[in-house]
Order: sequence, then structure tokens, then C-alpha cells
Amino acid sequence: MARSPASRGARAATLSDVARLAGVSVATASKALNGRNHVHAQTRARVLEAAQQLSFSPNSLARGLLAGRSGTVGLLTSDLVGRFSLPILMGAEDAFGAGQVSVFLCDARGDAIRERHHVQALVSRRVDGLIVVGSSTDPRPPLVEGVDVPVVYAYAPSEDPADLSIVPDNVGAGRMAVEHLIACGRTRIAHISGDRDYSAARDRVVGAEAALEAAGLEPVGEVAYGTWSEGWGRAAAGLVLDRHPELDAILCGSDQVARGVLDTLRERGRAVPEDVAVMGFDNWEVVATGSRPGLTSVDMNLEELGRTAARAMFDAIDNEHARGVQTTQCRVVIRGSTAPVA
Amino acid sequence: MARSPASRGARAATLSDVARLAGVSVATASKALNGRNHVHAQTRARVLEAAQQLSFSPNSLARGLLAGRSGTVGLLTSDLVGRFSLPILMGAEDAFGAGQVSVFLCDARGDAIRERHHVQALVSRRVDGLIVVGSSTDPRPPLVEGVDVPVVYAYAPSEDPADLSIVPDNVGAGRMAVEHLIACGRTRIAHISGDRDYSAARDRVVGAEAALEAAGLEPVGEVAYGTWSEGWGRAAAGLVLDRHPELDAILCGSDQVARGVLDTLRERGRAVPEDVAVMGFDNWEVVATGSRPGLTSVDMNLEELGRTAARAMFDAIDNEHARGVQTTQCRVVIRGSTAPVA
DNA sequence: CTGTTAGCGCGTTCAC
DNA sequence: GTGAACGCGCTAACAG
Repeated sequence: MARSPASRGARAATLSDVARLAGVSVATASKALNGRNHVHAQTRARVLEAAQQLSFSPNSLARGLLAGRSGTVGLLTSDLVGRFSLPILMGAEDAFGAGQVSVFLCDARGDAIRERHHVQALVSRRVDGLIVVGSSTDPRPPLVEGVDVPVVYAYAPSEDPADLSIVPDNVGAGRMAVEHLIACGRTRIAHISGDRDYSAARDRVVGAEAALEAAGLEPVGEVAYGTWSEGWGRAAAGLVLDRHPELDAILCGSDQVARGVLDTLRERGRAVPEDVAVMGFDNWEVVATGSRPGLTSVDMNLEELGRTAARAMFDAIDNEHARGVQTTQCRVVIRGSTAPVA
Repeated sequence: MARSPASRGARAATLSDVARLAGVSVATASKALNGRNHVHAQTRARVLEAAQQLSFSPNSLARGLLAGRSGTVGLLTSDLVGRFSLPILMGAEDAFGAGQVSVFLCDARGDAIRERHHVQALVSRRVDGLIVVGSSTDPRPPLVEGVDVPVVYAYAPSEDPADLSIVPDNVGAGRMAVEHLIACGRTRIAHISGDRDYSAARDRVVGAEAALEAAGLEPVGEVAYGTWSEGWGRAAAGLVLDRHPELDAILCGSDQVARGVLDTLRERGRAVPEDVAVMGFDNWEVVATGSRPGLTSVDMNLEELGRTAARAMFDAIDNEHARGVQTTQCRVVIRGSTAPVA
């Protein structure tokens, strides 16, 4: 039963192995490897070399067990395939990756049962915190129970105002969009939005109308709600142009809608941006850069949102946690559809 | 120093807590909770209730430390933002999620230094296996060293033939594409591909040409290599149509290229699919379904690839691991650009 | 400066 | 059927 240097088939080296090879005790080896004081420089060197030689890698499980913290966090998404989760996830992974924490990724696929299952697994793995990423900006029910670690909701806020949620500033995005169009000299701005059932659509409209009013401008026609698709953009553009041929700009609820609008404008011989300026939301690269001309769009800064959520989680782990809904800034990315390229 | 029932601020319940509450020893509690035999039904019930009451969640760190397996795997991507990693990742997460293993996600962002850093962290966390997801199907250097757990390469194969790699069958995809066009009655098929530097582009061409030859057909013109963009598709379509107005189908290296081709065809008044059939590769939903008509495309089945990689990793953990490059099947998704909708 | 001791939470022998 | 004891790998106390 005595521990042999190398047990079954190249088992990972342990601290005892290192200590034995260096001719010291495990405690000394531990101190040496962790850069603690009270260890002779020469001894430290011997230990380090032994560790190197055995390609020793400290067992985080044992360390975590002892420390009470695992150095891991859970990232729980409800819709990984959707295009919004990914950048958030990247931002979070980025913020964590810089430190010493690793990220557990779970996709609940919008299923509450599966979500509970994943939460249970994460709790069992003693994650130090949890980020819950929603698939739309509509509020979602909070995690049910038994979660004793800090939770931050990203993109979709929690319905419980006592929770901390980080969401993009859609109202601000709508405002910035209109302000950009005005800065481009447009005054007759129509608005073809997306699905009215989404708060993202409604919030952007709120911001856009506020900006129009602040500039003393009237909207051109009613806001046209529909779906988040190219097809809707094509159809709606036709209707709006029939009714308001005098318009000089169309603000679109998303980049996809904008692509459809661009198609219809080209078919009708309206020049973009000279005659009509067009812009969208989301700044979805493949959609926004593939069009002719390139599509000006409001970037929701989702990666930054992910980073913010991660930092908020760090703060919540250390100190006490903040509460309420916090928004992150968006930014306008200018392309040819609103301003002629230089 | 005696363990108090509830230490500092609602610390997570431990097995001892459960045992004490149920009035049994930790050993009995363990057996009861794990469904082992040799425990009285009534005792088991008491333990279960105690666990419930304390919302006890077994500490996976301790369990993993003891068992020698952590029940976790690492998913190492080099380009999470790229559109190919995500479905693979989803498939893998899906295959693992069904079991008891959790997934560590790491994005190396194409940086070798960062990759080593992540691998080191994963080894330290004692993952039971590792899936390395590449961003293109070109071979990549194998993980450097010191990884004693099974590694499966997905999408991008390892340069070392002794490693196990799972990649999409691009040659088969090219073949299937041409076979579909032939089945639609086309005989004069041009090929506008993507970036020649990508093996995916070259492999698809190989498969396409093989299928043409098998059917006794000649390609229409040379394969036009360029970039994976809509702009290239638009430009190349113009050139090809000028030189070969007689063509009745254009096979495109990707969906984006195909979108550009569709644009040019519409501008020139060539009807799709009546006059010219068009198809692409990748079946990228937003691109393929947004066009008029919808774009027929070869789906690379990346989610299935991810599941396959996950299963291969399971096998590698249990038994000994397979070697070499293994391919997964693709499938044609038919839309309006090759066949009129019913 | 170094070594010995004592657990972190759990599963698994082996006595009773 | 139940419980006491041991150890997974590591770090934080103390003792020398």
C-alpha cells in the first residue's frame, strides 16, 4: 500500500512525488512552489526543478476542497445558438480568462427542467458564481432556489428587482441611431421595426422617438412593427415608400430588416445613402458588411456586456453584491448606408 | 474546533450535517444517498429527508479527488466568434450534458500562448478529456505536451496522424452538391469557390469534379477561386456569365458567395432556379433563408460532428482511443434556388 | 528555515 | 445493517 513513485500507467505526479524527488517534505515543497517565504533559495530551486522534471501540475480539486472556493464559475445560457449569447459569453470568458477562474458552460436550450439540472450540477461543483445569459432582453424568472453563490443576469434581466442584471441600453441605442441620422442631415425619418412582442423593439422605438422630439422633428408615419426578417424589411419598405415617398431615412429594427429594406430601395431606384439613408441595429458583421452599400448599425457592445457581468460577479464574490438593472452603452458603427465612404 | 451545524454565513451543508440530522454515521448517510445496498429502507428514508431539508448537494470536488476522475471535460476553441465552432460546441455540450459531465469552455483566440495557458489550467483541474475545436479544416499542430488525458480534435485535424480527429467530409459535400444539381436536371455547372488557401474549398472542388466525371459531364470553365465573401460572389458571377452564358447552374463555395451570385443573376435578369440553379455550402440559416429565393445549401452537420467528437472522447476515456482522421456526413438542404417550391 | 500534524468532504474497506 | 477508520492531494497551523 506504500505509494510507489509511479503507480498505474503514468498517473499524474503529486506533490509528494515532487517532495520526495527534491528530498524535502510536502509542506516545504508546497511553500516553494507557491512562492511563500521562509524557504531557502537553494531548496526552492531544487523543488522547482523536481516539479519541472515530473511536469507536476497542482490538483485544483484538492486545492479547492481545502480553500472552500473552486475558482470556477458557471455560464448558463438559454439559447446558445442564438446570436446574442455568444458575444456575451466571449466577453465573460475573456474577463475570467485573464484571472485564474475557469468557466463551465451550460446550455439549457430554453428548457426549465434542463436549467434546474444544470444549476444543480454547478452547485455540486461548487462554482463561485453564476452568470445567467438570456436569449432576449425580456425579463426572465429568477433561478429557483438553493443557489448560495452570487448570480448575475446578463442580457435578459431577472424579474426579481432584488437580483443584479446587466442589459444593453436599447433606449439609448434608439436615441443614438436617430441622432446619427440627424447628424447626417436627415429630417424625414421612417421607422421599420421588428417584432413588437420584444422589449428590445419597443425600447428602441422609445429612444428613437425621444430623440426625434428633442430635435423638434415629427416621425414619418407610424412605426411599422413586424418580424426580425429580411422579408419583412422588403415588404414594409414597399408600403412605407408608397405612403411617404418624401422620406429621406429609414431606421430599421435590426440589420436583417435593414437588408430587406435595402433590397426594395434598390429595386425602386432610390439611391442609398444619397436619396435615402438606412441603418439597423445589432451590427451583425456578416449581414452588415455583405450589403451594398455597407450597413450603418448600432452595435450593442455585447462583449463589453459580458465583461461587465463578469466583473460584477467578481465584485459580488468579494464584497457584497449590487442589485437592480444596470445598462451598458451601445455605439454607432458608421458604414456607407448613411454616409458616403471617404 | 468542533464542527458546528451551521458555520459562517449559511455554509453549504456537508454529508456530516446530513448524517448528524438523520442520526446516523457519515458512512451510512453516504450509502443511503448513493443508493447502495445494505441499508435499511427506513434509515434511507430518514437520510434522504435530512438531505432534502438541508438542501444537501454532494461536493463534486471531494468526490472527484477521491475517485481520481473529475467528471469534467475541456472544450478548447481557437475561434469562438467564428461561426463553425459554435454548432460543434453545442453538439458536444449536448452529448455531455446528457451524462454527468460538465464542460469547461476556453477560447484561445488563435493565440498559442493563450492556448498553453488554458491547457495548463484544464490539466490542473483534472479534466477527464479534451476536445480541441479548430476554426478551419486545415490541419493544426497538436497540443504541445504534458497532457495525459484523451484528446480529440474536431473540425481542424491534428497534424499528427497518431491523434484522433473528427472532420466534416468536404469531399463528400462537393460530390453531394453536384449530384443534387444533376438530379435537378442541370448539366452545365459552373463553380465559384472560396479562398483557395483553405482545404475546405479545395476538397469541395475535388468532390464536385469527381461527381461531374462520374456523370460523364464536363465542368463549365475553370473553378473560380477568390474569397468567402458576397462581394466575390457578385464579381465572379459577372465574369463567369460573360464567358459562359450557356451555364444552367452555379455551385458556390459558401452561402455568402452564393448570396452575391444571386444578386448578380437578378440584376442580369436570369431567373433562379428556372434559368440558373444556385447552391452554396454551410447552410448558414440567416444567409440561406434570407435570400430570394431561399438558398439550397450543403449542411456540414457540425452539431453531429460535435456529438461524434464527444462520444469519441467517452470511448477514449473508457477503452483505448482510436486514431486517425474520421469524417462525418453532410447533407443537402433543398430550398428554392435549385428546386421550385411546391 | 524545515518537518510534522491536522483536516477540507467524501467513498470505501473492514470490523462489529 | 451500521459505524469507525483511512486516504484522495493539498495548504495552514504549529513544532523543532
